[in-house]
Amino acid sequence: MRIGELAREAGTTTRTLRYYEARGLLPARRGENGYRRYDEEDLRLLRQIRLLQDFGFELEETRPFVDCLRAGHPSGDACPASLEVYRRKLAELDSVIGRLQEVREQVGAQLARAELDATARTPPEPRCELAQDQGHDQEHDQERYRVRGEGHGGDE
Amino acid sequence: MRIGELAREAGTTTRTLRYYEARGLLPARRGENGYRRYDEEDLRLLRQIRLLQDFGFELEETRPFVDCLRAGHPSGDACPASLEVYRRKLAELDSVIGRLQEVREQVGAQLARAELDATARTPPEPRCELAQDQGHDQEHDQERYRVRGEGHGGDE
DNA sequence: CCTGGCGTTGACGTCGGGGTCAAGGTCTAC
DNA sequence: GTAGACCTTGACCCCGACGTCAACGCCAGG
Repeated sequence: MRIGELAREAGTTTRTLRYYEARGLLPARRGENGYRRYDEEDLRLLRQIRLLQDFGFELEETRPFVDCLRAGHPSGDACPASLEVYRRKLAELDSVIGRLQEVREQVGAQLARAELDATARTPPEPRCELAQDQGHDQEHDQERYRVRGEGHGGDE
Repeated sequence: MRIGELAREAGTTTRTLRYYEARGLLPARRGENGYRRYDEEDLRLLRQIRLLQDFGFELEETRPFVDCLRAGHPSGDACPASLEVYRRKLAELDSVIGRLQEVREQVGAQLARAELDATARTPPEPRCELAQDQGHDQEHDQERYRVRGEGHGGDE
């Protein structure tokens, strides 16, 4: 199997596969013409990677699972290192979800207060046309989400 | 007030203030020597920005609040545009939290299953020393969090 | 006068996960 | 023998919110 076929098979792109190879995550054998050659085993490894990526794991975090499969285990999470990653990820998820819920409450409270203030200043008359429609596309905000921890710079 | 003092006052850095100015978010008057000069009003605007940033708002999302304050309103969320941002953010938070909770459940289920498999393969004897401690630092994973939406590329 | 601590602009680096060329080699079918 | 579908490497581009230089100006104290 060559790179294009593997990419199609796994629902990803050739660029991505070369990227994984550059990271040492999914190295490929080469044919006589220099083309990358993959087999079914590689497809399994790749599927494992994509599954974890879809969960939001970083690439490096998928490495123990890939190593585990390559070591001959039937599933990528049969090794202790993989379980460790699961546990760390769970803790991280709990932490992040918790923080987001706090933020959600705070923002919700701000909104409620601000709306109250607004109706308080706008007596009975329903005549508030201060701001016009800015023409936002509503489908767009599905991009990425960040939570501010600390910056990643050197010393602070 | 000069840039260093304002930064200290608001708990941020001069680089950040110059960045905000470059984005047109917090422009500064200049003294005769070319130094930026700020007043108490700027400090208020800056505090508003930082508050929202701490909530995870993107810089552009703070603009309506800043404009609102600058328009003379007592609080940055007194304007309809700000309320809109609050509402969009709430919806976004709910969506993200929901997805993260789904992921959390899936990962939790995977972990539980994998742990079961492991104890099943390790009969009564507690002798499993396959993988050694890799020496991870545990304080480290507080960096950023991502949720995979779709890539931002052109067409798909 | 010199040092040190402020300030200035501009440019490049960071992080992750790739997208998107460009210039060429290989293979297959017609 | 040639089109066109595949493959190769290398290089630059993207996003957001800054960090981190470099190379200089301004100003106060000793």
